[in-house]
Amino acid sequence: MNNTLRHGLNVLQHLASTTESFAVSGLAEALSLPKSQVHRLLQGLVEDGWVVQDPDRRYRIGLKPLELSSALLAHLPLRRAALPIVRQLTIDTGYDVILAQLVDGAALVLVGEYASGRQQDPATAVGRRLALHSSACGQLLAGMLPTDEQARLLARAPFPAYSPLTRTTAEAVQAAWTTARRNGVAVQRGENGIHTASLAVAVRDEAQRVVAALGIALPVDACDEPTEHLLTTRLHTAADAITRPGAQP
Amino acid sequence: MNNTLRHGLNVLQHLASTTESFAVSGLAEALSLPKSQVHRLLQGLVEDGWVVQDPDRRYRIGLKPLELSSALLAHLPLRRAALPIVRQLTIDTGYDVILAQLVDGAALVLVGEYASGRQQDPATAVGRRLALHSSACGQLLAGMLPTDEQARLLARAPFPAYSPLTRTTAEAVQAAWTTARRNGVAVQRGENGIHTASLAVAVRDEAQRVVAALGIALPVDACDEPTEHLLTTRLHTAADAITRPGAQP
DNA sequence: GATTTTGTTCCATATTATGGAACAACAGGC
DNA sequence: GCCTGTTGTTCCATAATATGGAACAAAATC
Repeated sequence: MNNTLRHGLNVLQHLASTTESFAVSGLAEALSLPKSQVHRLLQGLVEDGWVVQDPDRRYRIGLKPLELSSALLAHLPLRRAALPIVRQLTIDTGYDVILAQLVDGAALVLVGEYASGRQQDPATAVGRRLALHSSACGQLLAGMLPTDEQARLLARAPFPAYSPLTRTTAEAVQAAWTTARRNGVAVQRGENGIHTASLAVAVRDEAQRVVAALGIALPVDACDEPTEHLLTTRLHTAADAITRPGAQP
Repeated sequence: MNNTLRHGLNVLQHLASTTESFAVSGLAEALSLPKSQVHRLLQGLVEDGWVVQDPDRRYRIGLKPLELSSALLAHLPLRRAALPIVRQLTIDTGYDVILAQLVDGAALVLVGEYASGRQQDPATAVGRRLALHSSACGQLLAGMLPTDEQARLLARAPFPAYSPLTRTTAEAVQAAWTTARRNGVAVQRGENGIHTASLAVAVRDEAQRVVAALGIALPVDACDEPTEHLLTTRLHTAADAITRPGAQP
């Protein structure tokens, strides 16, 4: 039921999933829908500004979807609470800091602050999904899940490799998750990209349930033992501050 | 044609237009659709994670739309070119800097960098729409339009007042637009909110067409004559740098 | 506990989405 | 320049499904 809406949103999602522009045929095949239908959906979406078509007739996602996210971001209580703390942590450490939440099988970035002078990393921008098997935030969030949930997620193995160090087997990934839960911190060195290490700790609500992960990214070379300890402490402090935001009840 | 998709997207847009949650009845009335239809649309949207319903049964926009915008933002060439420059300008001046583009009758914020220590202003966050009659970016972008377009936009008068100083009549708004075009810079003091002033200049492409506005916001008290001149110069320099991004052709 | 408001379900009807096929506009190869 | 495979767009009969009134259920309000 409500097929048109679902198909239309799938089209939007597909267009947004990559920075490339799409041809009608390609979309139709990807969504396994007839060309004519995809074409009609695109027509409607273009009319309302959700999709734009390039001069070469290919389709790209438009600017309309942006407006959806702004209101959403402004409202999220978790984001509002975390924003100043994440920002401060970025300033204090000089590294990129993100806050991510578990959303159907991935760690969705809700807040991202990037160290001054650095170009913003598109891979960890707000709204991006981080893999549960390779990112520190993902490993931490997955590690805090009940075991049956973990098993369900591990059934997706083998996992895609983003670097030669990426854990791809169910066993290796489960080991990382278990370590993260035991230590209260997830540490990843070069698993997402060969030059980047990252750490993540849990952010909890008043009932001590894990609601998000607070992560920090740094060059692998900078990630020695003392730095790791220092950053872990800072992350825990910051995560606690997010849970209890200032003086308000 | 393609009614369901349009209505569904309208629902999403309405949910995103404010931070409040919505009741079915309210949405139905706002969209002038029968309750049953809105309810069915919401059901489908909830199923796919586009909308979430609170424990009190009211509906809010979900996290799915976020993913749309991230890919979109990562791709925009204008944003990629402007991001480091906007950031640098924020650091140099200590004020909030934004880049906005004209999108069907409003200035859509594409880049927003906020001065350290300040809470991010939700009104100027990325994805928000700024009014053409009250914001500096809006006044500048509108001022650069052909006169027939301006006339069409002025027909919307009277304009909503965001402060006692907001221009609400067509004449007053047109005067601001004309001034912006003549001076090459739009200046606004307290028209958007009583405590904030802002300036904006045009960002042009290689063909010298206006593609966006680069704006800066500061407290009205800080906006004296010399500051205004200094910031205008800086804005122009930065806008030129966006047009010619570094060494690449 | 009565009454209004609001959320959800049901169902007959007709609107409208559907997808195959035909047509048009390209692009590349010879 | 002509041919050929590919891709974008339009058409149309058919059937599926969105539609919206009304009935029902659940809260909220008094």
